Amino acid sequence: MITNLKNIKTIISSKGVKATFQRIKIMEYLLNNKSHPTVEEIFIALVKQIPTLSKTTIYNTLNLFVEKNIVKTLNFSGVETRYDVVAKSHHHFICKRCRKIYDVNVECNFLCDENKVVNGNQIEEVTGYFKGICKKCLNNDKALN
Amino acid sequence: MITNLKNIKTIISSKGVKATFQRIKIMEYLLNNKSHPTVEEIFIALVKQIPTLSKTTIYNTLNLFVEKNIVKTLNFSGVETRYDVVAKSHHHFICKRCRKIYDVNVECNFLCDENKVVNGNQIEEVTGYFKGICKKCLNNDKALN
DNA sequence: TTTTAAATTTGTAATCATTACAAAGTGAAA
DNA sequence: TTTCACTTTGTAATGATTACAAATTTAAAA
Ligand SMILES: [Mn+2]
Ligand SMILES: [Mn+2]
Ligand SMILES: [Zn+2]
Ligand SMILES: [Zn+2]
Repeated sequence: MITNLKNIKTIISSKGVKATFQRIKIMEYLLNNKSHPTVEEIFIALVKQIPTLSKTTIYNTLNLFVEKNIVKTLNFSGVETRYDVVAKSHHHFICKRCRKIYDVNVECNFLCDENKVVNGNQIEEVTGYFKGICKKCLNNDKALN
Repeated sequence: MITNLKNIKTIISSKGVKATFQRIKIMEYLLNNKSHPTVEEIFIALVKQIPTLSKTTIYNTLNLFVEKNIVKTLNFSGVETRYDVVAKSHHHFICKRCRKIYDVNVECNFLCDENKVVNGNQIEEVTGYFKGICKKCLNNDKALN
């Protein structure tokens, strides 16, 4: 996926959102940092380039993107919300040790329940939250033995 | 499942937690109200019986229960945390209209990844979050047509 | 039973993510 | 240029959760 200016503008404006400078920069950050960043992380990164940037703008923009189905939110622990550009449906793994969040691309058969009716309830969206210890932390454990 | 006093005490103390009056009442509430209540809801219900009850005690108790693996938390939207007594592994459906949370008991094959290693990451716990419109709200829609 | 120490509960203050709101800025149409 | 809608910004407010210390309860020791 090439995240050049033209593509970013297209992603934003195709959903009927005006591609302003701040919105482009926020989307660019999300596309280049698939680490499911928080508002704080996005702010710290972008305020270096845009010293006048307001954190409120990031909240406004992300809320707008969510509303327009351009990004999705992740809520792991009840602390900061994390953001993910809408893409191929996938799930998430959080490491209990280092708190890093990884994409999980294993096929889950409940995915096929999206847009279906189960128990009379119409399902529009399914997200799997996996918790455990990540590869890197497991290896660190081994190194200590 | 019979939620008499003896059973409640057993649930709590079998995990090495002292079964105090407040803890018993909180656990009793969770067992009798499988609606995934918030701290606020638990407080409003219990303060009628226990006028001296502090909201901090509910936070303390639930955090302890989570730590001891007696209850699990649900974080749907980044607002209030919701609580669920640990039981047979199941998933959750939230209605975008009425915000009610339902248990989802359909078998999901990613469930079998619990306690397995996927992509080098050790998975200990999996929760599925389903979003959509619930049966009741769908029926309300029909009634309006 | 009294004494004592540890655990628990409580109330209040602090923290922190997020939202509300109004003022200032921007840009395009009239 | 004037106007108007939209966007951005800064600050104040909100609300869930935690920190902390005082008060209370519990259980063991004497
Ligand atoms: Mn992702
Ligand atoms: Mn449940
Ligand atoms: Zn890790
Ligand atoms: Zn509903």
